[in-house]
Amino acid sequence: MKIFDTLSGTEKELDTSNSVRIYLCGVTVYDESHIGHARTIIVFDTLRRFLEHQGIKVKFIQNFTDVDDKIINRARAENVPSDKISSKYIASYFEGFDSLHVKRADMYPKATEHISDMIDLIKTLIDKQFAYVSKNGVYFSVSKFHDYGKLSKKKTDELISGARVEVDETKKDPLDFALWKFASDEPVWQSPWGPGRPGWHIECSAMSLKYLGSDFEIHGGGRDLIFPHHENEIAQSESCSGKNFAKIWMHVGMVTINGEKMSKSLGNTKSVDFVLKKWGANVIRLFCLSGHYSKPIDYSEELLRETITKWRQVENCYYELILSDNGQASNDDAKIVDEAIKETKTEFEDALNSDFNTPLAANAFFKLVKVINQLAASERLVTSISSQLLPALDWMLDILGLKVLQITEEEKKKINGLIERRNLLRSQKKFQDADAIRDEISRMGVVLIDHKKKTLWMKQERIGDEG
RNA sequence: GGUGAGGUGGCAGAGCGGCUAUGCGUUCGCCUGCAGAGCGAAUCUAUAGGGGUUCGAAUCCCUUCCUCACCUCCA
Repeated sequence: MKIFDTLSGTEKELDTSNSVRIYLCGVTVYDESHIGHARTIIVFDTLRRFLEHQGIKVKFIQNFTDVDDKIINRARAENVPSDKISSKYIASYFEGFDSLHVKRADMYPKATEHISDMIDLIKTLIDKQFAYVSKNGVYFSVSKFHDYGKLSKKKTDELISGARVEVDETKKDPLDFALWKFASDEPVWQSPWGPGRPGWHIECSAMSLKYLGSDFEIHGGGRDLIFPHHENEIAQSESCSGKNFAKIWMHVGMVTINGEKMSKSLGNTKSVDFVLKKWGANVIRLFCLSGHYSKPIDYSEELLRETITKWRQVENCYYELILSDNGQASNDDAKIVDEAIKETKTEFEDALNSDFNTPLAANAFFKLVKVINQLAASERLVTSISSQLLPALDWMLDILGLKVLQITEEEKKKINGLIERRNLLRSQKKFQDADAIRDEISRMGVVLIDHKKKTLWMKQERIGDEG
């Protein structure tokens, strides 16, 4: 599998000979997660599912930043300890992302639980003279790391001239960044240099090195993390270990809202909770995977509505398969199906293997959906072929993290009974009574589709306000 | 100002030297008691502008214009 590496600016072959180690920069838990977080995390969740489906071992780590000025500010504003804020939003994170069918990472390390690891790292950096103690804290000396800027393609002299930050006189160089900030107010930890708390970037270095070691396969996050976060992580980690930090840097594009940047000040942020309620997990996942991960994607009602249509096709086709009639397909149909499955699988895999091209993969997926619906429309979808199609469809559904609503045997019995009654009434032209039954079924979230010879039904996800 | 990514049909979105995806939409059919969904057909030859290179470019080079992101916390 090839993945575009931000650092080298080229596609690199992912080494899958051993387990694939992935570190994803997660969220700072000071507020609700939003659609932007969701996109990045869904991309990585899908990547992980794809690798695992090939029998590749994946070690997937995603951190929580639970010490940060924004958390502290929020805690002060609400007059509660800061761990109250972080634990609240961690809980809400899991609630949202479990609902989005995101598989749990192997580990969710928290910054506050790795203070001593960070202190060890800082010690090493001071010993190696990459860092120094100053009045306000311990700083990383950017000029000591000659590769600084290699990820974000920035030149240090340009960074200084273009800097919009006020220069902190206690730093040796304006570009130096904090590894440890002195402070006496909560939350505070002891360190060899004085009480305080860690800087932002050091946690990811400490935790990724601890759990994944040096030179792990993929380090990921949103594009906006390239500078300064990931640039600084590289500086710290490589100065400390003397080894390459990560093999591939994979960055996910931003989500815009109607073409505009999503921001608190514009008031256009879409929380995970909101989009889940409005569109449901499947539509959101499909939407997030409908563009190449590296490019920006625009959230708009129009696009999301379009995605609902696509999801309906999937639901339809799925129920066609599970409710198909007993029978043996013709040789021709068997051949068509056989080839369609092979073709789809190849296309799907090839697309994902080439820089994780999810829009192309989704395309292949929808092609198979189409084939199934075509067979169903001409009443040629019988069990001998649907039993072949269903696993292929399930395979893709699982990689994409999509879940069609399932039915219980009980529901099935009940619905079949109602349909029988309704069809009898229809044959007697008692349409009002028949429609009453249809309404009753519809209240169970089940939609009826009258084919020529039989009535197909499917349990449909109720989505947002579409009525 | 700097850096990076882009500009493809009404919309979304692949392709990244030749065979010009795909989906949504729209129109008309089929099916149906109605409805929904589905199916079929039609529609759309698009590649920001201008120069090159080439037998041939959306695809490579130059140039102009435009968009977005980052350079400050951000997934």
